[in-house]
Amino acid sequence: MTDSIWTRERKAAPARETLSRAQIVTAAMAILDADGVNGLSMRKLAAKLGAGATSLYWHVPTKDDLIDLLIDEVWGEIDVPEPELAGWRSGALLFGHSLRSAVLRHPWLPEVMYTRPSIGPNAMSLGERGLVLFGAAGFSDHEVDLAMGSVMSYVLGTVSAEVATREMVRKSGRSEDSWVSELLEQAQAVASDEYPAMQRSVRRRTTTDLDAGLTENFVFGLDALLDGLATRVKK
Amino acid sequence: MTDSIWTRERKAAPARETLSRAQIVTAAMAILDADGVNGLSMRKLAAKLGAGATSLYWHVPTKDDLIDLLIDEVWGEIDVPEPELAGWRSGALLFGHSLRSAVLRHPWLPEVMYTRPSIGPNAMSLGERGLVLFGAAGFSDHEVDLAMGSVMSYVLGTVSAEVATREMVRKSGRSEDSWVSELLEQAQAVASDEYPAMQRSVRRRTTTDLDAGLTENFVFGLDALLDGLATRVKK
DNA sequence: GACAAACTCGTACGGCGTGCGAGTGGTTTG
DNA sequence: CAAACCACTCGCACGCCGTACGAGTTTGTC
Repeated sequence: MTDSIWTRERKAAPARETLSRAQIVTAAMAILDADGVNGLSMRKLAAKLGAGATSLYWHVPTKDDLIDLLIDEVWGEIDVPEPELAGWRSGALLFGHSLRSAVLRHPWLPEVMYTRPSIGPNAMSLGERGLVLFGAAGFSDHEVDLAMGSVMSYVLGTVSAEVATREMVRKSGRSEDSWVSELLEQAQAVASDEYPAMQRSVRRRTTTDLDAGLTENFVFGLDALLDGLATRVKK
Repeated sequence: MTDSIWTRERKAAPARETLSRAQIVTAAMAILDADGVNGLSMRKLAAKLGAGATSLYWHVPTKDDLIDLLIDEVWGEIDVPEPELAGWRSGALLFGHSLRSAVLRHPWLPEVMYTRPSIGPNAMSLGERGLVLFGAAGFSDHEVDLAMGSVMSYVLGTVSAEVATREMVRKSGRSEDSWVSELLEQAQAVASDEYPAMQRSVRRRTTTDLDAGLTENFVFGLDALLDGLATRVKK
C-alpha cells in the first residue's frame, strides 16, 4: 500500500523571496495606525509591499481575517503583572494602564474589536494572565470572571471614548489647547439656556490641558471600580 | 434698497408628496437594526423608500451624517430618572439598564458611536439629565462629570462586548444554549494545558443560560462601580 | 406666462473586496 | 535531464459602494 495524499508529508520549497504573513501583518499595522480602518485597503497594502493586490489572498483568507490577526497583535502588547510582584490592586491598576496605552497606540481598535470574537493566541494568553491576577485577589471562583470582565469593559469603554476625542482633535488640525477652548466656547453658546447643568459643568472647567483631563477621567473611574470590587473579595 | 438674497425669506412649496428626513431616518433605522452597518447602503435605503438613490442626498449631506442622526435617535430612547423620584443610586441603576437595553435594541451602535462626536439634541439632553441626576448625589462640582462619565463608559463597554457575543450567536444560527455549550467544549479543548486558569474558569461554569449570564455580568460590575462612587460623594 | 424654489433621479466616476485561472520559478521524483 | 508537482504571484473582471453633477419635474408666487 503506497502512502496516500493523507499520509504523505508535504515538503517542497519557498527559496525564492516571498511574501509572508508576518510581513503583511506588520505593513497592515503601520497603515492602520496611521490612516485608520478606512485607510486600509488590500490594494494599498499590496502596493506598500510591492506586490499585486490579490497576492495577499494566498496568505490571508479575507481582509476581515487579516484584521483579526491585527487585533490579536494588539492584545499581545498588553502587560498583566504577576500577582506576587505587585499585589492584586496595583497589578490591576497596571493592567488597566497598559491596556489603555495599547489602545491609544492603535486607535483603530475600538471600531473593530467588538465586531468579532477574540480567540487568538494573544487574547487567550491575556485572559489567562488576567484570571491569575484576579484569582490572587481572593475573589470567589465565580466572581473572578466577573471582576476581570468589569475592569476590561470599563477600561475599553473609557478609552474608546478617549480615542474618539483625540481623533477629533487630530482631524481638526489645531493644537489640543485651542481645540479644547473652542469646544468650551461652543458648548457655552449652545448650552446657555436649555441645558443649565451642562453650562455649569462647562463654566467650572478651568484648564485646557486635554491630556491631563482624560487621564484624570480614566483614573477616577478605575479607582472607584477597583474600590467597589475590593469590597467583594471573600474574607 | 431692495431686499437682497440675504434678507429675503424663503418660501415656495412642497405640496406634492415628498421624501422627508424623518422618513429617511425611520427607514434607515429599520435597516440598521435588521442588517447592521454593512447592510445599510444608500441604494438599498432608497429602494425601501421607493425613491432614486441620489434623491436622498437632497435631504441628507452624506451617509455619515445620516448615521449621526440615527445615533442621536438612539440617545433619545434612554431614560434618566429625576433624582427626586428614585434617589441617586437607584436612579443611576435605572439609567444604566435603560442605556443597556437601548444598545441591545440597536446592536450596530457600538461600531459607530465612537467614531464621531455626539452633539445632537438628544445627546445634549441626555447629558443634561445625567448631570442633574449625578449632581443630586452630592458629588463635588468637579466630580459630577467624572462620575457620570465612568458609569457611561462602563455601561457602553460592557454592552458593546455583550452585543458582540449576541451577534455571534445570531450569526451561528443555533440556539443560545447549544451555542454556549459548544463554545465551552471548544474552550475546554483549546485551554487544556496551556491555559489552566481559563480551563478552571470554563469548568466551573454550570449553566448555559446566556441571557442570565450576561445580565449578571452587567449588574455585578455596575454595582461595584456605584459602590466605589458612593464612597466619593462629599459629606 | 415667467420665474424661482423645492425636490427627484439617471449617469458616471473612482474606489472597494475578492473569485478565477493562467503563469512562474523552485524542488522532488523518475 | 526531463517531467511532474508545489508554493506562490497576479491581471482581469464582477458586483458592490458613496456620491458629484446636471438636467428634469412639480409647485407656488408674481
